Amino acid sequence: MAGIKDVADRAGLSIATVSRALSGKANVSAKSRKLAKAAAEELGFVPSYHASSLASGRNHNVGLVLPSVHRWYFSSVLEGVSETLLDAGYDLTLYNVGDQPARRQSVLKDFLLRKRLDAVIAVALVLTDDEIQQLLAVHRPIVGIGGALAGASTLRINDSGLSRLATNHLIQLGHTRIAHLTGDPALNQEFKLPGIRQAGFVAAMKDAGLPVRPEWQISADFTIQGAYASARKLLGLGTERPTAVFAASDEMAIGTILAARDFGLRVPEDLSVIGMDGHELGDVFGLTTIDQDARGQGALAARLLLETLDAGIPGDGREARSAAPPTATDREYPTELIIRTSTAVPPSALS
Amino acid sequence: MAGIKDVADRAGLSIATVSRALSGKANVSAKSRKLAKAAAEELGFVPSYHASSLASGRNHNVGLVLPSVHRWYFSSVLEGVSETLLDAGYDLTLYNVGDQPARRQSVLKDFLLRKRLDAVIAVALVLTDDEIQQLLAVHRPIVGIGGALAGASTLRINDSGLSRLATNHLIQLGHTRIAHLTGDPALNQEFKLPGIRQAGFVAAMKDAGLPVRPEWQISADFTIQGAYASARKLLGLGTERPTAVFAASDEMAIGTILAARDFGLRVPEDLSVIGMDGHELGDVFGLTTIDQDARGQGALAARLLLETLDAGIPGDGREARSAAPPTATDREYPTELIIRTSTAVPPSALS
DNA sequence: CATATAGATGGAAGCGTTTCCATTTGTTGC
DNA sequence: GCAACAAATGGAAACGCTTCCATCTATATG
Repeated sequence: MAGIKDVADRAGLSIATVSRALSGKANVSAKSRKLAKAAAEELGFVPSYHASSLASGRNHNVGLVLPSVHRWYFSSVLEGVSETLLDAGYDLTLYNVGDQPARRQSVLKDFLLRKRLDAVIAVALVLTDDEIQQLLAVHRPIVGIGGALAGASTLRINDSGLSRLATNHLIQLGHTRIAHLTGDPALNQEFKLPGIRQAGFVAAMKDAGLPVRPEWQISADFTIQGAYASARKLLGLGTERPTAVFAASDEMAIGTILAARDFGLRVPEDLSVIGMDGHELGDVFGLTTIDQDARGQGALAARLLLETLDAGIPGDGREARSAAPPTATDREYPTELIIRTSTAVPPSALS
Repeated sequence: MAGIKDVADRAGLSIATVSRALSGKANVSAKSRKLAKAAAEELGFVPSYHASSLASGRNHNVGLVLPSVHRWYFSSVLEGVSETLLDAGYDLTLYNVGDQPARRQSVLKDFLLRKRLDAVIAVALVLTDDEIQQLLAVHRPIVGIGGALAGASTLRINDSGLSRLATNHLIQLGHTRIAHLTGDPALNQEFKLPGIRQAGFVAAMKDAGLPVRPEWQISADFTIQGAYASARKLLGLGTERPTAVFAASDEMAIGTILAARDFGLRVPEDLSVIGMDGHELGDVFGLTTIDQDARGQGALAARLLLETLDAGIPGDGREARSAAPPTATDREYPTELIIRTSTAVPPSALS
């Protein structure tokens, strides 16, 4: 209700001085600052977000675009981003676009471009060059997590290499009959991840001279329940059974373990399972996995963005456009192979 | 880059007409509207969010305050809210306050009050009267989901009654040795939920003349892994074992089932388990539960809010303040008892 | 054909800040 | 005690829209 004018009157100062005092700018005497703060406090003054953004060109607001909020990876990233942003005094605008291309379109077009965001973090989203250019044209830094964004900064793990690592772990244990549980082909359109991980698996198998059986390459929707259903089919095949499964996510690995248990298969004695993620439930299932600290990734992405912003990019072009073009860095986030008890030598090696 | 002025020039119209044309207002000839739209399209004009909000007092932005984004219930609500808002052309600002009171304070004070939100949805958050008053003072509708918000509209399930229902389901099956897995006492401070559900359990037991054993009232943090650990302690007690467990959430029920399996207990033959939520994983575990459709709750809350907003509340007081005070309705969301295979008659009844 | 009426249009006044710039006040050195 | 300079201050111009209000243009009515 109270505007800055009221505060100025009450403090016996000008609007300009009050504005400077409250936003912590220089060139304000200690006395005036105290006066202004006191008056603002008494009146319960809270600066209007829109007015200040309009005038300063700074939003203190970062957009986060996600394909889902339910799956572990995404909610973890969200958590990391959210915490970092909140602590820095930034708002987080969430665009949960789901897997519907239509929604994704409208988000990009109608929402992101409206100059209301200082920056955008896109998770596992494959944007077209055009889309990226549009965003960059509005002078908004973008960072992509786990997705390939040509022209924008990205933060990701070495999906292909880590898939090889996981597969090799199984191979080194002596497994030869290894199945791979990957993401749904449908998901592959917008998010190329599943394909990349699968490629890593295939490469590792080839390198080891092991056969890649088509019927042992199954897919699911990245959820526990989806993987459970798929794994039942795999393990229920009348024919020969794999001795190990590499699942493209921990959730799918857990679904596999549950399916195995239901079939009376012991993990790891009868079936080894390795996942990829670092899901909190991994402990309960003794799941061997590759921890990618999704939450940390989110936090780091947010921090990088904030640094860029603090360096003085934003504005609507009023600030001296920094001569340096927005250097699009591509960082690899560190991961860790966590060996628990879901992987062991294959049964044949025992008997 | 292009402003409305540029569009007006290009279309050969006035700024005022262009504004009306683009925002779909009345009193614009079809011809002018077409002209304006074409010019806007050609110039790639996107109205400035802040300028339009500042001028109109309308934000098209709803805030959502959550204690967590990881737990099923909250991410489900988030999903529902997000989808509804996105479809309506509203932005969603997410405040994931976690369980730290400090963060919660700052969110309420520094963020919510800055006139940048048209409305606020608070999930499972217990706000003090003071806090609610502050929010209402800024003329922002609030709706609370699953929390008691005196003065604000709320949407919730009958936690106490449903706990009785769940407990009675077990009692009717013939169970007398029933344990209850509730939320951590720490959580109870900010979110009273666990206590309410526990009270329902106790009441049902009392009504049936059954003993409520303190050592069978255990707690966990609402996660699968947390409940798994707690349930192991419960089931590992050297003494007598309960024949049924009522968990205050599906995630905790699943943790209990996993613990039971690890102990060689069959569900439901040796141990019946009932949860509460409607978690997607329920199917995999054959979990009997009370489905509360969290996603639907989120969607409904958002829809209610949008209706209120469309009815013309917002503005900064420039619109005729509707004579009717913001009627604080208190709705009960419908639920459904889903009986799967995790509950059955107790073992004693069989032998 | 003149007049009343509804619809379309444009000028201009906000919306509530931030920040530029000119001015005033206070400080330091000689 | 005065010049020279830095720090503090206030006036006013943006920021980019929405919307009130007055004006103008068609259409319908007598």
